[in-house]
Amino acid sequence: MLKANSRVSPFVVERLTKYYMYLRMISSSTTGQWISSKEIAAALELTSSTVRQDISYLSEYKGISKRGYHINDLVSTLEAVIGISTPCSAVIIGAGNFGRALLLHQEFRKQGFVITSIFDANPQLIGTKIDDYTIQCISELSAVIQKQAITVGIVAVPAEAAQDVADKLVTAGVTGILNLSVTMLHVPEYVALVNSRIIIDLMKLSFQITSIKNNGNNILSADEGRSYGN
Amino acid sequence: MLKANSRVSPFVVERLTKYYMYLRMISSSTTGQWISSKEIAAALELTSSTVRQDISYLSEYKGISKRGYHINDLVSTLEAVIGISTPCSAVIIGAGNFGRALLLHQEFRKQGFVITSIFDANPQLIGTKIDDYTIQCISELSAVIQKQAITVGIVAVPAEAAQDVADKLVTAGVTGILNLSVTMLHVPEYVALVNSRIIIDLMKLSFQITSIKNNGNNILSADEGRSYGN
DNA sequence: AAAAAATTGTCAAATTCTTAACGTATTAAT
DNA sequence: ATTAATACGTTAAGAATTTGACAATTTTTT
Repeated sequence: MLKANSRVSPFVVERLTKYYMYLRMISSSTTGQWISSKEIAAALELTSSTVRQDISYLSEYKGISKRGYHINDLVSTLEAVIGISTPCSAVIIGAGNFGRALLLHQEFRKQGFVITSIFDANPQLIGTKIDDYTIQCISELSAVIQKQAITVGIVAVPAEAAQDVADKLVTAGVTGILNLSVTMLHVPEYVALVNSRIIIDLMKLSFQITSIKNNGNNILSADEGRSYGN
Repeated sequence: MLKANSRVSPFVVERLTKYYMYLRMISSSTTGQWISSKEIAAALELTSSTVRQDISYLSEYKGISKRGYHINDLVSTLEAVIGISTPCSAVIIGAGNFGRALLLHQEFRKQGFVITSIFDANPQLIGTKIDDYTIQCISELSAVIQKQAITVGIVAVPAEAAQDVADKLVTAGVTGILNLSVTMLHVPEYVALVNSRIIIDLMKLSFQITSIKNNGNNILSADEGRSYGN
């Protein structure tokens, strides 16, 4: 999949997922079979050099001189590397507005994430339904994870409860956690953790707006598609 | 606010917002008035050196030897730098599950973001209510932004429509955009843009899980609180 | 068939980010 | 009052990431 004994930096991973999203998007609108590093770079505001080097981490895939990369082949390779091809079962903990929204988010299914259950601690919510899902009590979390071999837990509870939920998830045996709470979660090395916190993002936005207002220009290098040399 | 002619990297901004969140959290539970760079570092999985250097960007604030940083003062300084102190008016475009969830998300208000309206293009939704908000037609977006001097647009529409919405927002005069759609948005330099895409995060998670499965260990350096030298 | 053009993969230089180290300052202890 | 301990701010070294450059390769053109 990936080149042997290569440690991939989170930057590369982030960009590889973006290449995947972008390629999937353009592959539906038939613009042709091939794409060059230059074109990808232009679309995602990167340098072609970065794109080529990132793709070179994929040992199985090679581009072709003078043509570029075969879009569908590259998509398949990325799918395998990212692990999208094998559907992934997940549960949501926290049936607040956020948890509910995620539960109903169509994009999850499209990306191969199957959400099987939603849990909450509030007795008043337990037993009520959201769409086809019945909100379950958090005390059943471990049992459900083990019985159904759930691999991912999506933590959408208030900050105070988040670490406790994460501990339960780890003990029950999930291999990955998506943290949506405004806390730092501590998990063992062998569990994948991604923090996705919209509040932090809002603050970053606020910061940028403030600095644009004060300085007349954006004090930051661009948030994404960072290019250092200019 | 910030040291003169200092260009702050996005890494620093990200961490400053985390310091803010963390300090606000601990300031409620009264553990004392002071905190050291070492303590902050331990909580957020960083080195104390990084913490000190980040805080040194704040020209107005100085720590005190042998004590550390005064929690409340540091919070106030960060608040001013990030721009939290001046409440910020925002609109949400897209009344799907995601847009609705954000509209009802309490944390937004706590952080000083006031959401005034929600828009959608679907005629069936227009006029219906969510909580106290009536979903408005996207054709009124510009007028509302200008009349109410809205500064932030939160884009929660499908990928196809996202750039179009962003263009409308820019023309109408917002100074910042939070992009929740799965697209790369292009905006002028003078508009702040932060991408917050849960689907990308899910993919990163999937990638990590896959690499842990294949390699027996996490092929990635940690997602956050990255420490290079080990 | 040869020359020109385009594009990849790779290496190393340039750039940026992180961290250790150290001088300085403040508090506490003897 | 002196010494010890703690913790900041800053500098520079070390580590990681990005990017430019170029050889190699394939396609297109003459």
